[in-house]
Amino acid sequence: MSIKAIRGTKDILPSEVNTWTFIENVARCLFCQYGFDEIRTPIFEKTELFLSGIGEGSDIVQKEMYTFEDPKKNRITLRPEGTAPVIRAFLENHLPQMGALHKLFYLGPMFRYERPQKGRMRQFYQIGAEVLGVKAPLLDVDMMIFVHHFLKELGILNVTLKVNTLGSREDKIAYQNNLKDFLSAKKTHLCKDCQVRYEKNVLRVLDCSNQNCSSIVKEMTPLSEIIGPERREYFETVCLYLDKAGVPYEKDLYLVRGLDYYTDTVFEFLCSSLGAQNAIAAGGRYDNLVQTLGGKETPAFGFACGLERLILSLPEDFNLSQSRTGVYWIFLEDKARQSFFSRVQWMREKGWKAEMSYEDRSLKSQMRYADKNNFEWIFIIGQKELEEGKFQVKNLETHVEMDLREDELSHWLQRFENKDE
RNA sequence: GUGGGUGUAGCUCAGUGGUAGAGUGCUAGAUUGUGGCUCUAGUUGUCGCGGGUUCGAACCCCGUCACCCACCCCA
Repeated sequence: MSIKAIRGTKDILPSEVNTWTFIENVARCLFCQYGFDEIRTPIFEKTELFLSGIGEGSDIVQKEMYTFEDPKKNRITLRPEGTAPVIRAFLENHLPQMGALHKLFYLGPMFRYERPQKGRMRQFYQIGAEVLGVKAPLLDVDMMIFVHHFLKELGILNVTLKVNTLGSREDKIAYQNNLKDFLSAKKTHLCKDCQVRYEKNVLRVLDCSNQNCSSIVKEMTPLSEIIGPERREYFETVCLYLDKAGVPYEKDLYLVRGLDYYTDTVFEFLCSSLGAQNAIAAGGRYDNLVQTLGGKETPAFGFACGLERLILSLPEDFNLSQSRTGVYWIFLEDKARQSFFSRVQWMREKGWKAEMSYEDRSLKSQMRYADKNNFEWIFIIGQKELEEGKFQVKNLETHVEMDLREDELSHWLQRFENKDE
């Protein structure tokens, strides 16, 4: 096979797809409990949406976007994240006029041109949510409670929640300038990467893993301590609610997020079993983005979880138990097939899972197939049964065998109907 | 974009210059009509690709591609 899947993409095979749908179903179910509605946006958008939405200085825009021209020369980008498209859809479809509070969730593939590694793909899947129209500490906390609940539901327990506040946009800009002034004298002592960060995005120097850099940065008062009293109080209330909710967390005064639009509360759930890409879910408040994208000033809070990373973090013993269901019809000769294949369809229309042997193969191999595919029952029809006008029925779980006349079939189905739901 | 590791059967891997291997899977059989466990047999190869060295290369050398891990960044 010479044509292979594109670097950083992968097939989700039948053997793993159950895990995916399981996680998706848990998410949908919880979102419903928390009062969220689903929104689906296109997977590509005009490039400019992401330029103004994510910020031109961000790494995503600088080097990670799949951008191309369509035949009419429009600049198009495969969505690298879900927030900007959701806001675009929110504004374009006049949702602000439909009420003050909007709780939306989405689920689907995102695209970033990065070097693949553990927990990082070029096409990857996110489950995310955005709440528009509310600025309240309790909402911020409710979103973290949601993620905490979601992870717990999936059995992912070895997680750490880190929270911080970035203050208002003005606080952030003022602090960026302070930081630049502060670092300008010590610039030569910073690592090579940080010297680039100094020019491009100073805030990122804060969470540099280089020890030298972090010790330099620690001499400077953290952003969260110089922001206005109103914002500080807001953040303290967030922490208070987290305490009361019993959600364990750590304040990380140097936590900075990579997307430019965040203000005030930001958070990250880290998972210890993930490797280097250990952020399993992250998000925060972005009170200026709606306005940036042409709407009225609207407070907003959002987060996203990486589905591949959720799957990597699933407990070792995670196992979707599949119970046996349905009937596999084994026809041992063509005459049996001709007489009874329509009965298979008849069962399906009554809501049963039913399959049949399409061609003559040994009984043994057909039973293996039925067993491997988790059927609960097999019906065997061969020469003997045709002559005697009945089927042989076997339960693959209990090994019980019995005979069944065709006129008893309806009654038999009724008896076991509930088992197949 | 940078660094390290790995490419051999469908899968997991052994094999360091002399005939291409194991386990697992798959197929069939072990009372010619009864699954899982066991046993037996069969089955699959461009040894990533291209070049070079050699009487001879899966193995050594050069190049290249892919995958994995890490840096960067992010979910």
